[in-house]
Amino acid sequence: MTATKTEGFATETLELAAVMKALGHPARVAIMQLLIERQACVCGSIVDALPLSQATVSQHLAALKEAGLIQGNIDGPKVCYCIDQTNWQKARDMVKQFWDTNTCCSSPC
Amino acid sequence: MTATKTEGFATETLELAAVMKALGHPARVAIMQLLIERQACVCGSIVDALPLSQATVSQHLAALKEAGLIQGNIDGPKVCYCIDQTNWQKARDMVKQFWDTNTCCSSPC
DNA sequence: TTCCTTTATCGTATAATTGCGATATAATTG
DNA sequence: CAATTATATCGCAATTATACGATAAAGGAA
Repeated sequence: MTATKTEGFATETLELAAVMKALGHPARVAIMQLLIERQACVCGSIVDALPLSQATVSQHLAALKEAGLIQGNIDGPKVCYCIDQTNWQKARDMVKQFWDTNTCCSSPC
Repeated sequence: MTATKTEGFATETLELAAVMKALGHPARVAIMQLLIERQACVCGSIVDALPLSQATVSQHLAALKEAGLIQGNIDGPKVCYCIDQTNWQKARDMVKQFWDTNTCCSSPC
């Protein structure tokens, strides 16, 4: 111990948790909001938009890339980031199903 | 340092990240899935359904409660948990807006 | 080539998370 | 009251996350 235990959980559960975890930090949410708004964005502009150092932003970008939510394309000395549409829609579907499978309305306890 | 920096982020960003973080663990996703399916559930049943110890499950329940996503009602010696409908719908709306404000379709990088 | 710009990675310090046994707390039962 | 059941909390160890300065790597410009 003590890393997160994964045995005994459904694949669907693990995948959803992984997406949520990747988005469970203000910097990473802000990066996604920026990429949604601007479609694509060079790393330096992302750094400028966040209240964190270049090194820290680079780490968060790596985390989002590792989770498959964004892509980075090298453009000369710069790197242009954008949303990975395929995985982003996949995540959207998972999240949608999670919230829409609804208990609906009553608070039974 | 080094706790998460919160200054310089929009309230909306912080709130969304907080929800995502609360759901960023397989056990907590599994608990929510269980509560969605069964409407309400006694703590002991949740413990039985997860591959974790009673102490650990209790911690995860406390985290979800702290995030406002669930409520616990004392029922004799037992505690009955259910989803906090108000905050759950609020979270749903935030998430919906996040994913639906869409870049749509093209991968520009 | 040398210098500058841009980004990633390294090293490190600190904090938070995860997990569980042990124990405390509270209600119920006999 | 004593014993049992059900949860929460404590204490601890191990792991992971966060943040940033310093440095490396890679490309473009002079």
